[in-house]
Amino acid sequence: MEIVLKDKIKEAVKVLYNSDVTDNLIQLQETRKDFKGDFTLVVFPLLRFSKNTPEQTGKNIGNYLIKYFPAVSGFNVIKGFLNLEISDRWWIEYFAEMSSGKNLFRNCQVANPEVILVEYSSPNTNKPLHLGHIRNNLLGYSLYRILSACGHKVIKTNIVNDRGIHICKSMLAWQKYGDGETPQSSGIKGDHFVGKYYVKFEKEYKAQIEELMLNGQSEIDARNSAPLILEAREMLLKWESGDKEVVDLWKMMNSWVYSGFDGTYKMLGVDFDRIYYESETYITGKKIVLSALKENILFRNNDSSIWADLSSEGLDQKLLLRSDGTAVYMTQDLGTAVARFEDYSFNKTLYVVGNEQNYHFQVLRSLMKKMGYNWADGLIHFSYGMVELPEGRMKSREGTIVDADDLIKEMKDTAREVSLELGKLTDYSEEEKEDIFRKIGLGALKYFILKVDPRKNMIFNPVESIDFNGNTGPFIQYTFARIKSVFRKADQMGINLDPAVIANVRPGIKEIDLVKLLRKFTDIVSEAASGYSPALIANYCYDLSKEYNQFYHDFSILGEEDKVLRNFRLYLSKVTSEVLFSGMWLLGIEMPERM
RNA sequence: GGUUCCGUAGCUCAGUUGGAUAGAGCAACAGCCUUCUAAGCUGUGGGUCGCGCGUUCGAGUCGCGCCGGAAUCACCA
Repeated sequence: MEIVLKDKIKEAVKVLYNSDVTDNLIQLQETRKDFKGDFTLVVFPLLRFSKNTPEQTGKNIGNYLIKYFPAVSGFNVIKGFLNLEISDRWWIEYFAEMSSGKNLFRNCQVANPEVILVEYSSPNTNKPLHLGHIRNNLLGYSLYRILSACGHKVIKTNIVNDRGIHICKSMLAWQKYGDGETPQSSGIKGDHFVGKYYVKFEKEYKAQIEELMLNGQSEIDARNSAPLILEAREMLLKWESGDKEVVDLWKMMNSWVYSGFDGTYKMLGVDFDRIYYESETYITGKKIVLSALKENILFRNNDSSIWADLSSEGLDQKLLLRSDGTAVYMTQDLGTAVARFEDYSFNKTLYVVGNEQNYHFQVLRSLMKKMGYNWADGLIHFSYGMVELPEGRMKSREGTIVDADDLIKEMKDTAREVSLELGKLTDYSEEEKEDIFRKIGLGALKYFILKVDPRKNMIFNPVESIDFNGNTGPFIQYTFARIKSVFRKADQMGINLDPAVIANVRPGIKEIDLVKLLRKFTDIVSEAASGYSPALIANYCYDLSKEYNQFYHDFSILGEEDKVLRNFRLYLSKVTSEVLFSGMWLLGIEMPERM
């Protein structure tokens, strides 16, 4: 509609003022609620062509449109704003189209689909997932859905940091203190099990440091000479040299962790098409660095470590291989990027990684371009903010880490409590109820996180916990469940939707508000895709739910005597439920039919 | 100190490419369940959009300078 209207306005300016105007001067927007009309033209930019007052210019354009464009049924001018009214007939036709189509995303398709890799999650294998990872996973998965919905070919990928000294710490502690205990024998989830030994290591290590310091060593010396850290380093060297015993242990403990992660991923409803392991990509990375060294893109220091000089790009020098020849984080990421490009020849890779690594990705891109990988322009750091507690960052030392599994369980429990307190779902089986509680609990968690602008740091208050009232996931789910209930009832009463009746109705103004909002869905999805912003969709779903709830209270739907009007309202309900379902689907949030 | 990001109601957050009187929720108070699900709806109170200058018909939005906060600047990942 906007596009046609814009063209007509351009035509009007051409005829009335004999001027060709560019698109950006035709500023068309939705009319604010307090004014009469559907679309508003801002006439200020056009004054230089009309050489007239804003009011008169608006009037002239309005009159022209009424005369030559039947969809416009009326207009009014307030200051420099021309409010145009679109005829009921046009609304109705649009609306019928919307309710008839199965695929609500068909109008969001991009002109040039791309191959996009979304890298997200990226866990270390020595600790269970926490709240920060939840934000990461939800954002990554939602980006996948949004971009796919708009026609891109999206590959979900995960890079597992399965290599390094931190893994060796857990391994060593298990060897020393584990006493043959396994996740199976202890009944502890694998990732938590391994994490337990990582904590054990840190505790014993700390005790050794303190003892050494009592004997007069400086803290730095004590850190580097404690027996445990020496053993861990030795283990890492053994691992790198392929020592069978160490590698087998490493494989076993990693497999425990992976089975634990799988459980968490499954609860969150996320998955991956392709998993990369740093234990593999660091080798590729090393090769790349060595060949770039030969081409004199990099330089070797006196101690034989290898560096990149990025000072001409406004960045620092960056280490790429240690003096002992081992790889660092950047080396691995180089290798991973190249391996992925060979696998998929992507247009873009979206790295869903916290904003603490902004510098790292700046360096990665500059470095790769310096090395001649032109496609490195497509490496995009989707930088999201930290999840903080009211008193600041989560700190493992202070035990303020919010564990992912604990939080998910808590959300489910709260959903159960709230539901039982309200006396709902009494006629459902235990199994069905649990499934609904899961959907609601996770809906609350996911929405809570996704509604916030990804770039911003956000605050999570574990004491107040996540609400189920107001601007929340359950509110949107509730709206959906209620619409479903209306249709169940309609079915019992033998009321069916009749598309033929639609065309005869003159909708009331309140209902038009709902239609306007529904109409925006396509634009919102497109905008969310181009701006990588799930939050846009989340907030839209809330606005729509709120609007529908008002509608629900203001009007009788099934009780309406006028069959035509009833049919129309049922239609509005139908489309609302479909839009809500699709919108929340893009966020990875499930919708219960009842709650 | 350099770089990047953030500052909107008591709290948590929205606010389209600059547009009309800056919006929700939570918290507080007052109403609404014989009526399609009250996880809801209606109303009241709450703001120098961190501060200042600039750009223009118009700035929460763009530019510059301050103030405040965060992240980062490792032979950690």
